[in-house]
Amino acid sequence: MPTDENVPPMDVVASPLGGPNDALRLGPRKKPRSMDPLVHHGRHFGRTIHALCNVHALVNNGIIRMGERSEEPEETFTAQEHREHRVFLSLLKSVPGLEERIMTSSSEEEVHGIAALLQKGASSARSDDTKSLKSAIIDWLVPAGEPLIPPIARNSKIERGFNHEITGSLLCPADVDWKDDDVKQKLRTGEYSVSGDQWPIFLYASYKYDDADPWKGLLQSAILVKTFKHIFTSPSSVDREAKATRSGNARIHGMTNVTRASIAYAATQV
DNA sequence: CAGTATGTCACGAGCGTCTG
DNA sequence: CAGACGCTCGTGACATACTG
Repeated sequence: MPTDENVPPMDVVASPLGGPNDALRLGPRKKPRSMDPLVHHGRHFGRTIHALCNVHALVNNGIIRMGERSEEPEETFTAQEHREHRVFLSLLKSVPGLEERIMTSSSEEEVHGIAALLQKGASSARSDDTKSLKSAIIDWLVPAGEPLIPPIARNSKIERGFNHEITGSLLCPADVDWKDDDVKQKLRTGEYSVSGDQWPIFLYASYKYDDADPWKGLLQSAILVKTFKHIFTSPSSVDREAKATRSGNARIHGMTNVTRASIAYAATQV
């Protein structure tokens, strides 16, 4: 999947002259706006590393694993703990100066404050993306030029999901048939609840699922790619040459490649 | 309390106009 | 013609109120 080819190196974002902690320094910036750098990094963390995350718990547990539990042998950690620790390390890596600041912070409150700012960033980025995509995605439900029947209001979500013929067919798990009225009815009432290991059909290229080859076309659908571009390059880059005057998210955060979590994030937003 | 809806703001590239 | 200037527009971020 292509990302912005002209992404500049990281130092465009972090102050090139400042020390490692520069990006984390609080207090007034050029213009006194209340945008803490940690919130900024939290936004990118949520989009590319771990979206639905309790940052406070993540940081606390991470500190414990790096501190008092650092002598314990590998096997004492559960698979879940290993996974959580990988996320924690990715977080430290993606926020310049964070590791030093966390490890040297003296009080519980200070760590709590850091986590809260990161959490705020991740949450508000998710909310901003949801809001922005809510309207944009309507244009991607059917091929350009075709009418959407029945039409969907751009500012409402009540008539979407399984309630709508088109969105319902896209959300329908790949291994069941949306055209089956019984299936459709049960999905709508909730009698048939979709489990986490059932991929919706909108993730597949051309919305075609091959029973014999479940990987075929997975995560290659037009709607997923459009959503990814909407979030990471810019809304205007989705179906034309980006003519935006402001940098998109990928550039702002020095993102040069797609991550697994970022694909999952885009899919979740769809 | 977390998520959502809606409006507002700062930023910065593009572009036309003015000035010398 | 170069450079200054100011306006527009697309964008990401933020503030506030609302909702269940």
